[in-house]
Amino acid sequence: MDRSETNWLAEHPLEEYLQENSIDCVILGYDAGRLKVLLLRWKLSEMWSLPGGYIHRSESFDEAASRILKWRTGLESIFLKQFHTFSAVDRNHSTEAEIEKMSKNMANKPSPFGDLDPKWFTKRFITTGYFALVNVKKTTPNPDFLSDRCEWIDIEEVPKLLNDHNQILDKALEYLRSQINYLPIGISLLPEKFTMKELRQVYEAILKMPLERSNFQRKMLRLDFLVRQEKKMTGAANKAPYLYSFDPIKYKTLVEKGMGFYFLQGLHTIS
Amino acid sequence: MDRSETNWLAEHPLEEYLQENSIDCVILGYDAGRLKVLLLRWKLSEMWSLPGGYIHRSESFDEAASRILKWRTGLESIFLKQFHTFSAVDRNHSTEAEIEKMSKNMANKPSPFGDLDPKWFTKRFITTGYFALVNVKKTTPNPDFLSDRCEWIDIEEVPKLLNDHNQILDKALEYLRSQINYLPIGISLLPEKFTMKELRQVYEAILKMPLERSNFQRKMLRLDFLVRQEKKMTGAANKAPYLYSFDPIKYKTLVEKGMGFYFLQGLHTIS
DNA sequence: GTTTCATTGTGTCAAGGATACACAATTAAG
DNA sequence: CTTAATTGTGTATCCTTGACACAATGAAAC
Repeated sequence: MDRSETNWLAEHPLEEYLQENSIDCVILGYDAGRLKVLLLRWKLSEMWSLPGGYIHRSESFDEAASRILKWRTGLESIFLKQFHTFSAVDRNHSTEAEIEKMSKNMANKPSPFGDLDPKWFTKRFITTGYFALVNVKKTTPNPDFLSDRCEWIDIEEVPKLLNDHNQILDKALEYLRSQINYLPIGISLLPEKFTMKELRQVYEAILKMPLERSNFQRKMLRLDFLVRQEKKMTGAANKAPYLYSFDPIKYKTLVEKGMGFYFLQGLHTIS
Repeated sequence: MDRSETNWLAEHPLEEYLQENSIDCVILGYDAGRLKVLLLRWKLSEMWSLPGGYIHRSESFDEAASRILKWRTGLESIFLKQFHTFSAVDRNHSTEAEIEKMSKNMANKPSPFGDLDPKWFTKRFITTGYFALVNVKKTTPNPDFLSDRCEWIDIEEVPKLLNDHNQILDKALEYLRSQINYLPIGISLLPEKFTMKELRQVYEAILKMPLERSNFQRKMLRLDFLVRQEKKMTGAANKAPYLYSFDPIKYKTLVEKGMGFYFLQGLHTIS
């Protein structure tokens, strides 16, 4: 199905959606040593935003979040987790100028917008944030009919986003850090085989702090959920690192137990 | 103001509230060695429920939660924290029999209900959970016009509640445990002066696990936010314990830092 | 081929925390 | 005065943390 042409929003009359609630997704990935977030660029407002959408009257938020993510980005079967509900009165308030711009953009490209009222997008919505960790390499993001771009953006280079989406992103990152001992960080973000350095860099990128290399290595190995694979010949002028993979059963068990409450300790450098 | 007579819901027409969202509060207290939760008993459905309410179009959820809590329980200036949004499609579905019962109860006591439609209470609402920790002794819970009782109920003796409120309560407790290192547990739940045993019992009640007495004592003292006061002569035939109070500044600093990530360690007995 | 260089994997040590248990001090009852 | 219960503190053992050392290794430079 060509998402860039299909007006999924108009498949049902707007009355069949909840009128006051929306969902926004913070999809985080990891690529080339950097944390990325999946963003869409709206045709109407010409602004970047988190992928989001509206909730059918017949579905829960969890169901809606999965459906929205699939429609807007093509991603499926992703572990999505609700993290906060945003309710500031003016959180998606737009100026008259912005609404006019949206109307003009709509008028210029009447298909596939049909008779959507731009005011639908600018009245007060309560939005619930969901976030997910995915392997960037396994995704092929595609924009939908409302957006002309859908891309992985470096977390350090995120522009001013639509409405309060920058705040939503910040809150998601804060949540991620607070839950780092309880989330399947590595197994979600990395390819099947990876080096210890890559695993460490994932944690360093999330925590924004350097972790002591040798102690990180020892601690990870002692947690006993990594399986050592063959060496990776990088071509660089130095010793080749081993590749590792997760033992899914042991990893799941450990994540559920919270990694003994002190996964983080023994890793960072005080000085 | 006599909350039991004032129809706060009818102060504004129902149209001035968000039509699809509500707020429910999990207010936890501690008394006589037991964790308690503040519950209301609805006049209409004759069921116990969490104190909750609806949101004005002109206020954020945080503001609404404070207002609702004050109106329904008399509690003011409480640290309220959002923890989850509940959206199951049938979460507040009622049977025809239940709606009929509510209608009858309304008809029997027309004042102060006015012309409220019982269906208002039974259509689909998305509800956002807030929770708070308070000192039971400092509260004088009073029911409001919708409820005939408002009481502290032992957390282990909570009855079947309205709608999905039991699940909301469980989720709040789960959240509390996960955030135990970052929440002002003792200072919120205990009176100004308390014994080390009382402080330990608060943690034991929340975590549902025994903590080693002597190590708990040493650890708390070493964290350096307790001020030793006079002894408390209990009248029991044993050594009298000291009373302690919090040094608010040091305690706040420590809570914000997360108590060094391992507040929990060194306290529990493995065997 | 040998040297050089960067990086990896492992060794180890000092400081301090975690856990368990011992024991003296203290309060009031009998 | 003796007894019983509880509190506050001592301390021994084991383990973790955090820091740093160093040999092993793969490829480039010479």
